Amino acid sequence: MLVEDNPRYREVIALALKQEPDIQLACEFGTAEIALRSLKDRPGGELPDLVLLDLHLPGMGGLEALPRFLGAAPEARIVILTQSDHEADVLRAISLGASGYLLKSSTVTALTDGIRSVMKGGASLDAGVARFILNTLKSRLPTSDSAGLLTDRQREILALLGEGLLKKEIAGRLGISYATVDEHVAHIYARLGVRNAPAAVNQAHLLGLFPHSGKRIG
Amino acid sequence: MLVEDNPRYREVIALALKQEPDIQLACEFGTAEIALRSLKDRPGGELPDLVLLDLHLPGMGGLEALPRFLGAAPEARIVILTQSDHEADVLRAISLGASGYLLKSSTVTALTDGIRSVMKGGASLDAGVARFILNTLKSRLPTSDSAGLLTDRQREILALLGEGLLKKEIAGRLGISYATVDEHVAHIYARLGVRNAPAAVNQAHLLGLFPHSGKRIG
DNA sequence: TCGCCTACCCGGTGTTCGCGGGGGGGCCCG
DNA sequence: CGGGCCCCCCCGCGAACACCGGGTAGGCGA
Repeated sequence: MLVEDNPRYREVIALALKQEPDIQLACEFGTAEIALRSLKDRPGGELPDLVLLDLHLPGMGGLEALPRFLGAAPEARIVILTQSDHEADVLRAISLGASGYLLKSSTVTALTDGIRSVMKGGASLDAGVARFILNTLKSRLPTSDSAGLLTDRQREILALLGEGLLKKEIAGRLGISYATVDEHVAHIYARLGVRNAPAAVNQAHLLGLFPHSGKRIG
Repeated sequence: MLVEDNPRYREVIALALKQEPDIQLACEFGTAEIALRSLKDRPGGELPDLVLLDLHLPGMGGLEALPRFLGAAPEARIVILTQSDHEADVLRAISLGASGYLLKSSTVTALTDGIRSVMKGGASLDAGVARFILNTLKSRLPTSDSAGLLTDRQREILALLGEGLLKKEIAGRLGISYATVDEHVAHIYARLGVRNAPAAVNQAHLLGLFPHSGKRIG
């Protein structure tokens, strides 16, 4: 299924996909609303295996429509196909369960190869998007290179601070005095260039210093 | 530069790359140690633009060698080329700064296209690896659209709190009284289920309440 | 060996925070 | 019409916070 508002570009894609013997373009729509209605109007009918979804659509946007497509066709894979390479769009699409993120500037073979990869259980990403995702994930992994910014003790205390513990409680848990915790916190502020605890936690998140309960290696 | 211990596979790759006019295979090595020594033995010489690195090598492993390559040639991109699709290897390679992760089962065109993408500033991932990375990142991103959890005013105040502003300063900037800010902050705590500002900022990050700045990937 | 830096430990002081009260007006909705 | 939520304002108190001081131990280059 193809959802794309620009008729010219939609035709280009449709023609390209029809050239491929192993890819069958079942239907194409100009807005998400119409596409979704077509899914609900065939209760026992066939559902698409894959949806090529534009983000910038008239009416309901692609990001808004994404979970509705997944709700109407839970087995379908959603591949974003858009001009927008805004980071927020990429992240939202991923968190909403997209299986791919391709840019309209990419070649037709990249699109068809991406579709085949996704149908084989993989994912397909534009190279620039993949770079951004790698950087994002890297910054959120515990072994970030910014680990040397704070000492182990300071990270430990900062994490407890983020949990909502008072400095007094941190002192009790670590078996040191309140004044010592205070000292560590002051050093944390200096390192991060902030002046109070909320800003320190914020900065730590922006720098990827929090492993976020980073147990899951998958 | 190609680092691969299996002579047969190394030859296959070398032959394939030599077919490409825009890709120049400068040198190839069987172990990471020899490759690294060759980099250090030419202080004024040319450094490789890209290193194709196997993971399971005799002697020093690829993951151990990766940061050393980056240290010796900081401008180089590192692309992992291995059989192993173990998730821990993928994550470690990413956190160490790899620009790509390809599997030996992929096609030659996937390899050459990946090299070109990486040299254009992108990243290159095998489809299965990309799927895993998407799932990993998704699990670390805000799950629910918790936009309705806080009001606009509350999010605004929470953001300023994260900037490090005191409540008194927030009151001044918003043109409202300190008591009002205090009231908003108390509501924020109640909504997020926390009891102080650092925990609120932390929780907001975990829930993805802080909008990422609209930067682009290019 | 001497300084110098850093991490880590501690006590005291003035300011801010968290929370308990008390109000008011605007909006939608049953 | 009352009841719900949101936004706005005010007061006071005890506890927590940010920053000041000083002190010990270890690594490192001059």
